[in-house]
Amino acid sequence: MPELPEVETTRRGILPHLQGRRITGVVVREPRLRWPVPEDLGRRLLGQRIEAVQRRAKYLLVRLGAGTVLLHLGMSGSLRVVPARAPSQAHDHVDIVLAHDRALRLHDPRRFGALLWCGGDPLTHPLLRPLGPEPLNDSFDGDYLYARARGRRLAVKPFLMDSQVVAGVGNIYANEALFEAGIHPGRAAGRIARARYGRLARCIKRVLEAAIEQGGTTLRDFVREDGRPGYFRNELRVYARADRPCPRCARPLRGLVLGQRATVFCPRCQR
DNA sequence: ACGAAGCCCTGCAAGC
DNA sequence: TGCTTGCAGGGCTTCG
Repeated sequence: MPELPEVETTRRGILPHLQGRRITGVVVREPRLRWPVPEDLGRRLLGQRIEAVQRRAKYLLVRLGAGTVLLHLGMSGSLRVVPARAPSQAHDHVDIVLAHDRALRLHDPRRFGALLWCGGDPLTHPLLRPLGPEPLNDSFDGDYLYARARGRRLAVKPFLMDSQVVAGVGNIYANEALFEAGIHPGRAAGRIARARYGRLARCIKRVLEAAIEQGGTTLRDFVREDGRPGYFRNELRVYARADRPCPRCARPLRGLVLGQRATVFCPRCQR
């Protein structure tokens, strides 16, 4: 399930294949994604040159002269760069064909992903405007989290996963960062001291950066632009490890559901 | 404003 | 073995 590190890994992987290339074709095999793929996508993209590929939260922004393609991978989506006429597999929903006979191919079995067109400033798009700061930016720190948590009774884990609080932290990395910071995922967000938020912010940054370095986490669907998986799965300390020994104290990790998401933590190390 | 629940969808695992 | 059922999961949307 692509979170920020997987999307950033994808961005870095596809960038050299896309930058400066002209779009020569668009193939939509299945328009029914999270929202329908725009019917006039081909007309808008044809002949456009790709100026940049950026990321905001878990969205990829493919910048063209006339506007921006917004891409979201949902939870099972992946992007690959393939030969332009490579036969399509099941769930290969959209191809953006490029001038050098390659295609950017969106594959998404569960179709929770999205491909949208934005003619204006994408950062003011309704999906992007409400997003909180990027966790890897300097503006994101413990003081910011502490300030946002004032008066909140919500558990800290769903608080972290709220994209309006901080953008791009999903279930895997929220579990990992809270373990690293020694904070119980069920603790009310407003009942955590400023200094502990400082530590948590640093742990979030460290976990995300380490995951990007490993090419992200592959649990089932995620692959990079060339089909390779990410290797951060080997580094996961608590996620999907309920009942197995805590890597720090060796007592069994405990699983529970918090905000309708699988949560794993160590009752001894996380308070 | 806040928090909780619903919904979209498919693959997989468990149960019969 | 083959079918049915249940569930996970990001995040927008709706409800209370």
